Amino acid sequence: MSFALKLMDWYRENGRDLPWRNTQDPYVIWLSEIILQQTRVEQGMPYFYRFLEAFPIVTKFAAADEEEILRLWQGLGYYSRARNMHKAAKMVVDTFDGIFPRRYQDAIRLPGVGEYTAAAIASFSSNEPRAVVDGNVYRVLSRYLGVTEAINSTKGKKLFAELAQEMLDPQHAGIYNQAIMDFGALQCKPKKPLCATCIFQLSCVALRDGLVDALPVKLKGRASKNRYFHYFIIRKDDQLLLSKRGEGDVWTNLFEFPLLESTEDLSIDALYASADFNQYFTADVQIKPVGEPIKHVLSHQNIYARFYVVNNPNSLKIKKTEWNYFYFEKIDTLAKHKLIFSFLEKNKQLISPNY
DNA sequence: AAAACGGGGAA
DNA sequence: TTCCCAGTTTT
Repeated sequence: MSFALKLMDWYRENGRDLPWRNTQDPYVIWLSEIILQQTRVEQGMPYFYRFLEAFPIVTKFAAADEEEILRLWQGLGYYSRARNMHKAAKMVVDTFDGIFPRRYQDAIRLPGVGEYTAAAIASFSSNEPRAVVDGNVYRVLSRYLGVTEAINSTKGKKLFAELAQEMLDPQHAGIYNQAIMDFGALQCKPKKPLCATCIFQLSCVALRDGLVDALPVKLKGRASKNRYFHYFIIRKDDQLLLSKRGEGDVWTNLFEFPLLESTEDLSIDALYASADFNQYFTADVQIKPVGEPIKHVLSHQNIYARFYVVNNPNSLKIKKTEWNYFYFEKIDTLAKHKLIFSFLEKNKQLISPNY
């Protein structure tokens, strides 16, 4: 029996029952697929329900404010996904007449929809024969076929895309795609794959050649950079000064406190003495550390954050357009990144008894 | 061809 | 610590 048929048999017995599998609605599939990009099923699940409830149809999504979408997305990471979803929803309304596209060639035009997601939408919604290539597929195919080409090289990506398309059962594209991803997630796992109970024991090249732990091959990325953030908590009665981050860095359009960044860790005295600090504040300003310093790890940088309470809002010398005061109740509704909302969760009371 | 882009869970 | 997750976009 062929690889595809055995795989689909395995899936009928062992596949997961996931909520987005009970629909052929391309909008609902799109919602789930964007949420699941580089995200574990368990982590994405609550967000899927949250978004489906807030925006049951694409026109509702398109009509929402970006603020509301980012707030719902808060904590999931890779926030460009949320911003692109909003653009995509508007494009569906404007360009596709409000009908969410099912065809690969249409879906891939949407911002945030790449080859994987377009293949998922097309195959799950209408069985269009497009093979998905995600992390699971790379792993399963590299092991089963014994492919040692790096999965994150340009050459490797092209090769695996071709192999995936060859292995696909074009008559059952949707089920096949679900099956190979579940097989990768549940059986052919990254660590300690379940080869002892695997249906492909006799045909898997990696198992035959003792390469299971060596595959897939992946080129190392670059080392993370260290950044040092000094956040200033500036309170005027029951309002705090918040800053909306701009483009070109992490956390685009999310709120945080006014910030000074340094390339090295700074003592509080060094901070007082720095040129940047003296551009922000008058000479008589006093700041006091509040809460614990936080090390926040991103995929490509380590951020060391310290927080300081500023004694008097009038000691702030400058005013940036991205800075605004917000009441405590309003702040709770704004989209903040993890570093900020976890700080607030812990230290609200230290900022003001009223908060 | 690389680098940027989050956050969390598992070993 | 390291790896990697139903990847895409920008440089």
